[in-house]
Amino acid sequence: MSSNLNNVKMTKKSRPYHHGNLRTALIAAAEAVITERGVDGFSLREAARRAGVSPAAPGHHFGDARGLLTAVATAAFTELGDVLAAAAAVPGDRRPRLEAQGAAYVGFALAHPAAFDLMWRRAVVDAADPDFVAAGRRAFEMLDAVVRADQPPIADPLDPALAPTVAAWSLVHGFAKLAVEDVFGGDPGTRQRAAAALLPAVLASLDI
Amino acid sequence: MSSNLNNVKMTKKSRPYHHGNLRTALIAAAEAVITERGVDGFSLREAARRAGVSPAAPGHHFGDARGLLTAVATAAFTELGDVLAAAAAVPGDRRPRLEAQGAAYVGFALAHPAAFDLMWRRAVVDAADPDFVAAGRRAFEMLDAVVRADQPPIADPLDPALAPTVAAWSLVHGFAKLAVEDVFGGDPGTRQRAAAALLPAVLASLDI
DNA sequence: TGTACATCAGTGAACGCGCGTTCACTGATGTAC
DNA sequence: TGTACATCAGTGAACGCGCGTTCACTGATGTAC
Repeated sequence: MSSNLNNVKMTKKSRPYHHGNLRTALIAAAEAVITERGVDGFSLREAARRAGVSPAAPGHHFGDARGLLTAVATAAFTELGDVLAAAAAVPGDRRPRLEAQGAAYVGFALAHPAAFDLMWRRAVVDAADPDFVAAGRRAFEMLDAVVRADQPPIADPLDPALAPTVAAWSLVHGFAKLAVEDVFGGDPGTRQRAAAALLPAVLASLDI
Repeated sequence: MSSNLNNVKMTKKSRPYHHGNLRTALIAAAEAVITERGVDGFSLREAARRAGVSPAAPGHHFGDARGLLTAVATAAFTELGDVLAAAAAVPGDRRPRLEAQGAAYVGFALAHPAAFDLMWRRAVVDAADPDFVAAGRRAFEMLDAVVRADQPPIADPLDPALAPTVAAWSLVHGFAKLAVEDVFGGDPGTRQRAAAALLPAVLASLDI
């Protein structure tokens, strides 16, 4: 008992001067802020508050607010790359993999609407950040490897040979954006189910 | 000469107490602000400044900042509806019309990137505003009339019978978003030309 | 093993900023009679 | 045609706000010897 009380006191007063994991904790806090308040509702101070740290602390890890949001967006691209990679490994040949990736892309957007929004907000994120660029490129390459059946990669995204990949990407991206932006209406739960139900028919119209 | 000077003085001092066209002028000023600074850089005060009016004046016409931005977005949807209607009247039958609409959709986005961004920013616009809803619905119906060859309209956007329209919309919307967000890289001029060059191949992969 | 010291990761108070909106007001317009 | 008055469209000063960032600082860590 008294040791319990001691523990409580310990944890209360023993908050160490050094956080130990602040970088990770701030990214998680920032994700929570944009999830609750949207990307427009984000503030560095609020993220610091949630991480239990002074408003100047994030500066040591991320430079400024843009740096923190860029790290969040990079993490999101990394996770998107992961789910696309998992979908690419689905049993069957090219077409079922393609459809699994489409479902994964839209599923990611619906599961993490705020992060999905942030990923494309060039005004708010440092789109030249090398980690950000690398994570984005990797996600694209996951898609491209399935669409173009492991032909050698092409650097210029506007190369005509990439048209099938761009078409697939545009289709799932547009569908995801419209679903996330609530254009199809309904509350989030039903929207998600309705989008999932409609997606196969939409993907079926893609002739690549 | 002296009458010229008089005129200058007149125009300087004769700014009438009542603007006469403030509503229209504020919408134009707001468009200019988001075009220069992006949607995130918008401020009501700046729009008022550009319209040459006190910061409280917009309130009389639009209620608040959201009201003004909603009016801008509504005007943009109306113009998008117009260009889609014009594309629907192109000579030939269904397929060339569909492709003309795709080009019109992407062309609109590239010509008015800030407005195109704003149209989908639910956090910033009053998506329940009746005029906004009506303008958006009309644009959708323009597309749907071509895709579904003038079959009777369907109210629920997630009705399976609408899958072809949703697919076409998703494809051009996704392509436009990616192009506007600069994902394809390059400076605005070359991007626009490159996107225009790639679009036909992308549209060709749509089997509806 | 101990000590000195550089470096790192944090504090918290303070700054200046531009913003949206409110407020009491005033000048112009248009309508009733 | 003239007058009174309600209504409308604007002014501009003031408010309070939360923000990002800076600043001088301090406590903890780790490394050299």
